[in-house]
Amino acid sequence: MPELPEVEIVRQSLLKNIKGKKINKVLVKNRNLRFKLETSFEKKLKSKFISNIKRFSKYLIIELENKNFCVVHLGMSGTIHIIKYKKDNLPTNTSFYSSPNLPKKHNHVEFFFKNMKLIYNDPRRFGYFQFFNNFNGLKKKFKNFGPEPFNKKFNSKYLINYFKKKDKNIKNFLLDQNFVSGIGNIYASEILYLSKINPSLSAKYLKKNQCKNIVINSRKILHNAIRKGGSTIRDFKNTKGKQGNFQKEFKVYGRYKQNCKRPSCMGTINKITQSNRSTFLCEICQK
DNA sequence: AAGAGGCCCTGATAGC
DNA sequence: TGCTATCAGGGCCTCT
Repeated sequence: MPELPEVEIVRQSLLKNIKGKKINKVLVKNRNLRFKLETSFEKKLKSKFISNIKRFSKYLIIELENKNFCVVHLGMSGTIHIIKYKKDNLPTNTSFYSSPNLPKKHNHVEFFFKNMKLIYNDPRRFGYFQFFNNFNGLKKKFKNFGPEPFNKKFNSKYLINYFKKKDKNIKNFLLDQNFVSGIGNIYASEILYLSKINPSLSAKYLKKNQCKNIVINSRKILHNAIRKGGSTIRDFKNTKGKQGNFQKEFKVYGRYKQNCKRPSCMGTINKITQSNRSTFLCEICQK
């Protein structure tokens, strides 16, 4: 579900809410996430202060005191919710990603703080938590990951070099986390649409200019998504409880059989399958 | 060794 | 109404 921008938005929200707070207690209701949660997990986090919340790619990194780290991956359906307690009132509910109200089912992990609790909900359980007691462990986890699109290393030279002698379509490269980190199935389609590149094109045939466009448009799209997500999150908090999901407006993703959004184009959006995942494109614009 | 596909899991929706 | 099939935004693992 969540790609880099969505995880970044969760990070920003967590930063405001739980940075500097002490985890009084951890309650695991279901250990069977993507990777089984170790039985010592609760003990390792209990009584720890949260010093910072960072992010790499689609992963949240909760920094704890003494160089301890808790990595959270939301998988496809993971959401994080904060319940704030008010002394004289009912708890108020703040949800950080995609669901306006706290779901009743699949609340697998809870962190308790003084005046609030954090809840990890994940129906499909593709997400997971991972604890590291030093920085090296964390570094090792991400050592094979490609640069994020925002990274200077992600430039046209890098792309051209990487694509040499590789026979894989460009869409699958954008999903390949070893090549670039943080892009998922939605933004891959969006980036290629904006770049006017056909997703099925074997990457080795990309011209320098096309590589440049991919770099520029990856950054543009992810930045925009973060900006928009940020503002809807604020709206959502203000409207509490009201249906205030992310208003995601995609140019191609999910727009099968609808008109191409380019004013000059008479094309219709098509949906194809690449490595068992759907790709949306305009075959007129994306040659 | 690169690349394709299966699979982990639940829920929503479509079609009969 | 209830069944079955299909699909979903991730990524690890296996096989060729």
